[in-house]
Amino acid sequence: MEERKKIVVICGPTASGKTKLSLLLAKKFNGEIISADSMQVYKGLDIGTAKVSLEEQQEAKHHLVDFLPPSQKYNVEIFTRLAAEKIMEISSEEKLPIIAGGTGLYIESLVNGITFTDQNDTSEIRKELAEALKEKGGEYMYNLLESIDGDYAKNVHPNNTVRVLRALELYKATGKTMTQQLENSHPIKKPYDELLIGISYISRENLYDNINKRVDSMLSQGLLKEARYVYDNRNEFKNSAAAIGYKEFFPFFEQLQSLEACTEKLKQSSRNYAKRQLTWFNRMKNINWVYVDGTENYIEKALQLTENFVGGNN
RNA sequence: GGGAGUGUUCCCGAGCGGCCAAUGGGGGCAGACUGUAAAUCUGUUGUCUACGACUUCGAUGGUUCGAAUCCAUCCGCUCCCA
Repeated sequence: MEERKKIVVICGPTASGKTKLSLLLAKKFNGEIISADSMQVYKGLDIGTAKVSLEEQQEAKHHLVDFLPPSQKYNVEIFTRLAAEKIMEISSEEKLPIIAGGTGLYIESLVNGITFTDQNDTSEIRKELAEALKEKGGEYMYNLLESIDGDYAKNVHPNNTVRVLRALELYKATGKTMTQQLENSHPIKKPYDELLIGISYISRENLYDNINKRVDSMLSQGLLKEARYVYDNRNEFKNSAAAIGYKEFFPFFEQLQSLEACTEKLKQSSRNYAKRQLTWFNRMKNINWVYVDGTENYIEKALQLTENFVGGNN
């Protein structure tokens, strides 16, 4: 009987210090890092996504970072599949897989071993549904969902057309309702023996402060040039053009708003995003929270947690 | 110095005698989330010993049964003429 692989997961809001901590743990515990981030996968999008630098990548091996052209799709299904492979590889080399990232959906799906229903390319269906929405309105689409999957409809707000359409898309593409997907996606036994470490802040204000400062520093590193690149290719870069850090500058490129106004907007979006991430991670149980308080205590605590975890049985 | 305008709850901004603790947006806070997730969406937001009470709409004083809404004076800001 195969024993479950040990993995360490570092999660937390943007600008909380996940990269720094993951590098440290990787060095101390002979680990390799798997990024659980939906945007850092794209080549050429370095500054805005706060991707690990090449120097930092010298300190520890990184996976699922900087390997896709920005025009390519990336999603939970791809992530969980690739990440699971990487975990196997790393473990087989007697190394510790460290998952680090801020995309809650990706992390939770990976850790719980969620399986996604096979589906072919759904872009046509998605297009049709989008058109139907435009023509018949949100209420109509919501009623449609109610008729095929009332249970799921109850849990989705009618205004949330993205979720309504996806549920319809799943049904059209696979014949399965979202309710069925939700029921059948969990494995009998959880796939990993995991240690979840969440980075949070004693003071929300300090986190927001960090975010603001990081935006300024990104700008001085050349964020604008990168944003321009994304702007010029926005029709190709479907996913990445929606990333925080780029789309906020579009009004500037279109001469509709000042650079200052766009910069403020970016800081704002980043703060809002951080809050959403915290909401997600707060809901996940079993996260061991370490709190940044201006000292190095949180690092100590994270090291200790990991020490106990890897040192434990086996 | 003369003329026109303006001052609203954390911010912007409606309201122009009672239906106003005061539309809306932003922010804050809280929440949802199974193939777009750095996306998408929801709730809440004066105070309290809360189905009621209390204090708010630059300040003070009036008119009125009743004012954020009308009048007077004052203070601040904006614009125009000097």
